[in-house]
Amino acid sequence: MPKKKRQILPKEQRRQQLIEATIRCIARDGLGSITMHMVTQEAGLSLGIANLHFKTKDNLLKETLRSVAEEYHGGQIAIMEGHRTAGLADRLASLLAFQLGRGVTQRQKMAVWFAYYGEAGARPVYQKIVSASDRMAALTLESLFTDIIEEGQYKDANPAEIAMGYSALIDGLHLALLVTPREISKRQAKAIARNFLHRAFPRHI
Amino acid sequence: MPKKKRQILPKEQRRQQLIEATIRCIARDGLGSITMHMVTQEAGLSLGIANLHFKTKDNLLKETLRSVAEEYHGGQIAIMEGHRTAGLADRLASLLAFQLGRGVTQRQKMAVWFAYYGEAGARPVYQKIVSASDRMAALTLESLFTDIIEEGQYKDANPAEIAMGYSALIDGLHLALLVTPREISKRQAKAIARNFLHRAFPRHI
DNA sequence: TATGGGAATGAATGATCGTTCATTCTGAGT
DNA sequence: ACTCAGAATGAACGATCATTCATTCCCATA
Repeated sequence: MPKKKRQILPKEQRRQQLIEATIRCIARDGLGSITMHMVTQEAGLSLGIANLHFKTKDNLLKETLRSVAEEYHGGQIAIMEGHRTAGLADRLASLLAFQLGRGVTQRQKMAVWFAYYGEAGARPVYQKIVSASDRMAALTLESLFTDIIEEGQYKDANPAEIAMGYSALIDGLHLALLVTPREISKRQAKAIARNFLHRAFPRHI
Repeated sequence: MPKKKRQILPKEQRRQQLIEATIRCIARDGLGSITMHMVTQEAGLSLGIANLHFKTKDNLLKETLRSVAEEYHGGQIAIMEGHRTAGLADRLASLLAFQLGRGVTQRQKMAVWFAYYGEAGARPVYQKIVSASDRMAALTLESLFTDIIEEGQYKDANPAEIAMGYSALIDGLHLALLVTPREISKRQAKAIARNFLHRAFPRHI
């Protein structure tokens, strides 16, 4: 076994390295049984390093959640706002592909996501971190649906309600993929979500 | 302060008492930071009692999950199978009322539910406990939908897919009610679920 | 009323884990 | 080549917590 050599790297890189190790540890062992020893070992670093870059374990966990939340909601918002050139139907399809695509439905990401949701009821800090980006994503989704309803002349369609329903459905599908992967495939999950959108906006998807 | 008197009670009653205390503690402090001291104190009993009735903390947590899962899925199955006399439309409405009604949407119950889901990715034992009753409930739901599809002559409707979608939607709504209660009311959640069912079975609800 | 089986107690134990900080080591700047 | 600011290390400490078990106490039974 080659002895690993100590290396000095910029702060930002070490922070990212530790956050990624934390994600892997949460996915493998759960948020409840994670230890600093695990995380730093997973990162290939020493115990004390965590104290250097994040003051406490609690802080490391908060920053990890923030990172995952921003990645998810950021990706979502980018699709909805970024491709202003693309048509509404295309944006809808891209959104669905993103939310149930390779990047997001990795066990690792979903496990982290729900590990935090599980503690959110008891830890307002987690709620706060998520709700910041969550609210923004919800508003963007609502605005996309508003445009679609106008373009498609869908009568009696309430964009806020459809957006809440759609978001809930996606969350529920992620949960099913995480907890009972043998009962549902990604293909089925996509079909179900597409069906929901099709019933709401039949002329767009 | 009146000194509490030691009392001897049947095993089953103590077990229930401890499980209920565990549920309250999980809802208040989270599955991650629960201690035996908390639970036994919440139950108004002594530390050692937990070892007497459940061998270990781990076992107490497993039994608590089993209890919550059975209460939820059991209630669901009772509605779908119990009222064989009632019409299909009534059963559908009862199911919805139960799943988003007072009993189930208490913060306490939902918090426990998602606390375990959060750890399920890393703890196969939890998955196993839930999937036992979950699978049964899913099959019963599917069979109800099959009957409704036949009665309503809904063409091209896949009962298994609609059942998975509906279950996911309900889970997602519970999650939203737990994590962002300010963004969604129980009334809205019911409307969203009802809408989903209405689009699938317009002549039944 | 007397008594034994076993339910209930909680101080003590040992293990685990977060955090600290004296020390070592690196590499950019001179 | 030399230097030193500060990045990185990990042994040690103290706090927390699950678990144990010797002891106390209740109450059904006789």
